[in-house]
Amino acid sequence: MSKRKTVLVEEESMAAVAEREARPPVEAIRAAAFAQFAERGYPVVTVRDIMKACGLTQGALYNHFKSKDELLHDIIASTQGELERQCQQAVAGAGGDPCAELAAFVRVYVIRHCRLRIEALVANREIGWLDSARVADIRRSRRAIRDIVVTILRHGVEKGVFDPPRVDGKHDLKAMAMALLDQCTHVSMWYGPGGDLTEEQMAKLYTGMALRMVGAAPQPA
Amino acid sequence: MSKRKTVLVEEESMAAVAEREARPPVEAIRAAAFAQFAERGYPVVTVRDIMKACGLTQGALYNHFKSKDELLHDIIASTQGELERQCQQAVAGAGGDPCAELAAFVRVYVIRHCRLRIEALVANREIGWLDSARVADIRRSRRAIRDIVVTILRHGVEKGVFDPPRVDGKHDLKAMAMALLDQCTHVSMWYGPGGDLTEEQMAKLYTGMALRMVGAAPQPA
DNA sequence: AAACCTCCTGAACGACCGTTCACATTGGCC
DNA sequence: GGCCAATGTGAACGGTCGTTCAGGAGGTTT
Repeated sequence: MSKRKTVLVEEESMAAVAEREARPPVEAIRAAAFAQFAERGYPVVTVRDIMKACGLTQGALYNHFKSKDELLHDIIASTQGELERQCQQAVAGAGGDPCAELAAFVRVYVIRHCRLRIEALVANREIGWLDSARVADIRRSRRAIRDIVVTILRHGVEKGVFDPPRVDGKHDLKAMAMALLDQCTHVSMWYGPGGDLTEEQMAKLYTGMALRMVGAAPQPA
Repeated sequence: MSKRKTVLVEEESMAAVAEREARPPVEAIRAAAFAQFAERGYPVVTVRDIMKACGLTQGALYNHFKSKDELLHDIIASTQGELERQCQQAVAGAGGDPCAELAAFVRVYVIRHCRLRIEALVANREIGWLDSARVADIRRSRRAIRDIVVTILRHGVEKGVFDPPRVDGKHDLKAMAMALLDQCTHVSMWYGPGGDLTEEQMAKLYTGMALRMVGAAPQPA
């Protein structure tokens, strides 16, 4: 039977077999599902597709996950959780200076979204397919990240280090935080390692833009 | 028969009937499809759903569109085309000064993405479902818009009006244009008219951020 | 050796998909 | 009146979907 399979399944059998033997099937399934969701989108990837990609049949999925939906949530939640953790850590390590905090945040956030752009793309694009119960904790984590940025901005303004644009005499730090996060997040939609800039250069560029956006004193570049 | 329908179909029949009688069915279909794609996403909205929403049955779709795919393309392409036209027009009317051009561009782009956020959301989120032949002209239009921004930035730098951040001594105007467009585009993902800012205030805020990003001389706010 | 547990198989289920088609129904035009 | 083109109907087609389940294979415990 396994002989028949190694004959019939052609181009991806090496990878599939390697994956199955290197790690427990739960992780092989996660990895295969992730790759296919990224490439083709959750609703058009079938359970059969996912399982075939890791050398199993449809039914085996349900030994490891309750449903296709839970599988997607599992993938997104783990990415999101680590993103939040990394953001907190970056800011905490910056020593309280708003400029340093903002720079550290943007740097970590951009580099992560360059390096793990596929993960970010899936998390952002496929989240809408989760049922409302499962989507709640993801949204909470996103709000938490946004609030980290808002806090940095507010401290900066209070200390007089930042001087962000006003509309009708007032700031809107929440909207600015959204704008900043939007531009950093969507790096994952177009950045490619073969392009003009390295991850490091992307981080520098985006840090520079962020500091200018908030009206920080010019940094030595 | 029509009597039976007005009795059976309950909560949306008023809207459906109003739409069917106010405009030709092609437009009613377009509108219904658009609304459902926006709310639930192209692949899970069925032809039956769309046609029921405008008081017809599945088969009637194919009197007006060749396929579900063509219907989606029709919706996205018309939005995209008008966006491109509006952007060109805004820049052309700014009189050649890079600051004014950038401000006019961002203003038009942001206000449009606040006001027609659902259209933008559909165009951005669902484009991936189009087959490759139909997606080509949409991508072309997006590149054209990006190049408008790149051109503004280049002129500004050449004239010494802009001083954007450098990485390793060099600009990357394409990456900056992407960052700027990303942040403006994704306003459509979170802006709501009930929020803290009006469209006009959003435009001011984003114009301010854009001018700072590129290192333009501070404007009187 | 027998019992047991974990994991996988692959047929089967009921539902729904996009699309087609033979057949009304309508309204203008000769 | 008869004719035609446009448009809608709803059954039907071939296919695929997520999920279930009876059964088999292999390893560990008793």
